[in-house]
Amino acid sequence: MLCHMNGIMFYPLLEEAGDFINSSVRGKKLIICIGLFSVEYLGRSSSNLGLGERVLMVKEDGSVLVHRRVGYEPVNWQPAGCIIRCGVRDGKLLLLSERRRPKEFLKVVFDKVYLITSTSLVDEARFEIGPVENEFYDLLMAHPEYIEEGLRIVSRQKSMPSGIPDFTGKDSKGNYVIIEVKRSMAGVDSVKQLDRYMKSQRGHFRGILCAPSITKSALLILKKKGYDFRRLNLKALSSLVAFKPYEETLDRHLEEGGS
Amino acid sequence: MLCHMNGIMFYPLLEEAGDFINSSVRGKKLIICIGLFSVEYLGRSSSNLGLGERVLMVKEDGSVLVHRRVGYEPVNWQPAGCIIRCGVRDGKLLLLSERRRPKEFLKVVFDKVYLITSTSLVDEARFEIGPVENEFYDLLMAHPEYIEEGLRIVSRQKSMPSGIPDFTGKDSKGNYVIIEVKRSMAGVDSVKQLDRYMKSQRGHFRGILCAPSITKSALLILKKKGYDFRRLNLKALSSLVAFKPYEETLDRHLEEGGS
DNA sequence: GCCTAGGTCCCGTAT
DNA sequence: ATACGGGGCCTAGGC
Repeated sequence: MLCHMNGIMFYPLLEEAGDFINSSVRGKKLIICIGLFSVEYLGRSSSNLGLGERVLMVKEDGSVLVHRRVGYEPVNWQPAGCIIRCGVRDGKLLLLSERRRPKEFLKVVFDKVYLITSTSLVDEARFEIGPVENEFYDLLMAHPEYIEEGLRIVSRQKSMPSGIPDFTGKDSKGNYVIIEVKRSMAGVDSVKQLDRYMKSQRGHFRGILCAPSITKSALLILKKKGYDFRRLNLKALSSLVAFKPYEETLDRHLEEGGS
Repeated sequence: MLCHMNGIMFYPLLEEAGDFINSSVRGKKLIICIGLFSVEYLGRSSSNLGLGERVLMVKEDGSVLVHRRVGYEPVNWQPAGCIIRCGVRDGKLLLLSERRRPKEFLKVVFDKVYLITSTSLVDEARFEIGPVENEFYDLLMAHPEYIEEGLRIVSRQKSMPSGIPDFTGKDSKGNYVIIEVKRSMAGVDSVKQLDRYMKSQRGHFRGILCAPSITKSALLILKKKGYDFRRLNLKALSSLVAFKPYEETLDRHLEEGGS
């Protein structure tokens, strides 16, 4: 019907909506449903929500969200991994979501379905936290204290794997240092990379691996080789990013009165 | 168009979608939009999400949710109280959500809008939640038989970790007992807590850990230390309050194994 | 306004 | 499997 859409129905009969949901669940689609329904929850706690108009979202991984008119948080939910069952009973459309451990149940009872749609979303993008690539190294270049207090950057390698370390520098005691930076958790491979750089150098160098976190095994090898781990505070680093571009975009819109 | 619906559009031009969003925001409607877009966030932290098909929800209180194919949690969001601005810029539809305190920005950049709908949800129902914290202990205080038949409560500790057990009491045989209560599955930490209370007492006391369930390892340690586990029947306990979440419908449905 | 505690927290990693 | 810590946690209540 629509590109990437499985379909959409307006004011379906409850039987139709039930079939639609069941086939969408089987087809691993994301379901969005606006309707008049009540909700019961039973598990670690229990809750009851009377009849009202809300939005129900069911994802392909079995997660369920019930959203009311307002509020960031869903009023009722079920995390991923639940089993969804759906069907008409006593003139109402029932959707039951069961979680195995801990044992929890979410029951949605529809009086009316206004709109229901299911889609297969294509979304391969990686979610990156912290400043983006370029910005990231620029920030560290400008603020080496986020790697280590008293550090001065001497050289920087822009492009990727080339046998040249991300940074070289001089620490507060005058030692030359080779720095390997990771934007996410460092593993054994990160240590190996640093180690390659270190071995390709002559003279005395300190080796620093700088990342938001590090696996136990990687830290073990790192220590054994006599290198240092420096924890990188992504959140603090993010705070260095200027708000300006955002504010400008917003301002421009305001001046021009929206679209 | 639809009952309670402000409208719906399929494959609108970005300009049309922008106008639609702006009028919906002004009209305090809930907006759901399925499209191809990227997301940037900047504030307490920062994040970047490349192009992909997702669901955007904007509520009348200014809360914003971006949901991907899977996962209970929104990949990006903005809590209630944000200012929404929207318009076309450089051939893309931009939606900016600004939070004042803390200063945070969420930027959604649409390449395509597949479906957009806005609705005024009528929902006056009260959300009732089952026994929570205080209420829970109130119930047990009033009905110690749900911990153990013949038990009488002697003392109760309201506030949290203080070296004082949840309850002390006297059992049907006249033994003094120390009772640690958990609302959800008890773990090793629960046993440790009970153990601390027991060791800080002089004289002969029975130790009782009372919870809906207990982990294998915790039960092992508990037994080894000579304490008792008492299964707490949440269902029965809940039936004591005005709101009865464990009513027939859900149970019946479960017994019958769904539709 | 700031701070604290609770949550059906959820979600990851380590054990 | 369970235990533990972090989160842009969010939210409500206290001061």
